[in-house]
Amino acid sequence: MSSHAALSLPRRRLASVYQRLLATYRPQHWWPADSPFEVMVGAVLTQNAAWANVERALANLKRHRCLSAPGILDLDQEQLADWLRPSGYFNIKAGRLRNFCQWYCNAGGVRRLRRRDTASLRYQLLSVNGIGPETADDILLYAFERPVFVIDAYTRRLFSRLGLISGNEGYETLRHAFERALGPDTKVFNEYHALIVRHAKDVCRVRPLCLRCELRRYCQTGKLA
DNA sequence: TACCAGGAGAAAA
DNA sequence: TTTTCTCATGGT
Repeated sequence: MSSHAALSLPRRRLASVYQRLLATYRPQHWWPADSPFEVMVGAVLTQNAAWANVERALANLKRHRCLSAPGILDLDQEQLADWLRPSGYFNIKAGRLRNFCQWYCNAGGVRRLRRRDTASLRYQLLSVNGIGPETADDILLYAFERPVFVIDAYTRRLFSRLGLISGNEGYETLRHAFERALGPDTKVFNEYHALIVRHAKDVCRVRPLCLRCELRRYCQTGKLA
């Protein structure tokens, strides 16, 4: 029995927002990576960091042919941190990435991990120091293609401004609410989260107030763009 | 100069 | 149990 508070979200409204985002931005083809393992590394590095800076850190690992769990574990912490520097919090992230790679190797790699059910995989990911709910769900959705809805700051902001949530709900409360409302659809979860991020970047990076204006327009006219 | 970006964990209250 | 603090670079 889960302990999260129940929250009901309007299925049709969520579907409508999704369709409007999709019509505006087209499919995003997430996650931008060449392999499931690169997705996982990117998920750790993108914690509180701009993706462009994460790409630089990933490029450093690729350039030195170290974008693999054994490759990362073979590096000393100082070298790894130096290559992760562009993504910020490099000392913290070097430790987190090593923790994750240790777990990944112990678990037998992606093929063995794929055999596990989603709940146990999520539980194990969360047991790794440095993997929190959002990072775990990024990995489950984009690396393992499991129907898990990722809740991030953009999701909270968008749906609180649309008046569907307060924005202060717990992570699990929101995740379960979105999953119940949308149904267990990996493809939709993948695209929905990517579109939310795309929308937030598109509007907020240019001018923060635009998002509010646009959502007000959405509430009045039903049109996002 | 100040703020933000695809958070998480430890410490303090 | 909840809130606050810390980690840090790079772009706007």
